Amino acid sequence: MPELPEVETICRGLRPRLTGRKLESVQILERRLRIAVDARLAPAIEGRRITGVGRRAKFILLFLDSNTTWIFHLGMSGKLVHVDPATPRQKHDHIIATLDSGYQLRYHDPRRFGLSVLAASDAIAELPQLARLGPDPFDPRFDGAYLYNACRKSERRVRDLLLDQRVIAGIGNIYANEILCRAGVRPATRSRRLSRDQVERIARQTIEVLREAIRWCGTSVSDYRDADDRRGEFQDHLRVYDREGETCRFCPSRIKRVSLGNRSAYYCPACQR
DNA sequence: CGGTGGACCTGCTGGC
DNA sequence: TGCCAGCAGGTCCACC
Repeated sequence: MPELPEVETICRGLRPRLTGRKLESVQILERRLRIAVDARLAPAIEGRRITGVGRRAKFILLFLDSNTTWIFHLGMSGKLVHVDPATPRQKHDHIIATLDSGYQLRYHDPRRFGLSVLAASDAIAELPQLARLGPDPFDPRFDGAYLYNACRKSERRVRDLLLDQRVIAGIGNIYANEILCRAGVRPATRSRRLSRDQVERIARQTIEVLREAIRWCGTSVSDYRDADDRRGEFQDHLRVYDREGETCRFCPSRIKRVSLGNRSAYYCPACQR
């Protein structure tokens, strides 16, 4: 589900509601996530105060006042919402934290592909899940020259290269397809064969599309919701993703869908060459 | 090392 | 109406 713009939107919603709040109690209702939730997680953070909310790629970081950071990844179907405790509990609510504001933070994840772990705040980057991430798209290290170098070293299709979190961190299948559409490049193109000019366009559009999607509070094609359980609006601006058979917004062609590996790729056969 | 395909889960949709 | 196949926004691991 959530790619960088969705996770950023959630963080922006949580920040003013969580910063400065104390975790009165933490209940783990289901430990079987992608990585089993440590039984010692709740006692380790109960009574601690949240000093800030951050994001790295698709990871949500809740900084606590004990040199501890509480880290979430939402996988495909995760939500992290700030709700009134009277809100009926949902099936697949796996973690519930009650704050000294009286509100609750609830982690909900039907497919359980997400994770929730603790790390020492001064050693977050060493966590196995974070250690191998490449730069975020907004990191000054990410630019056309960086991406061109990565493209030349790989035999993969460019859609798959954009999904590789070690190359760029934060892009998922929706935005990989949208970026390539705007850059005028077909998703199945081998990254090695791209011209410098094409790669420059991809790098520029990466930043542009993600910025725009954040402005629209993310994409809700089905179940993505922000920290207040509201939908995003970028689905109304998608040019190719999930639009198989529909008319291109810029020419009379119909959007095509192909399977690359096990995942769908979408493109306009006329606008993308 | 690099690339690919399947596994991990639940839920929804569309075709018959 | 019911059933089943196929698909879903992510990552990881075994295998070549």
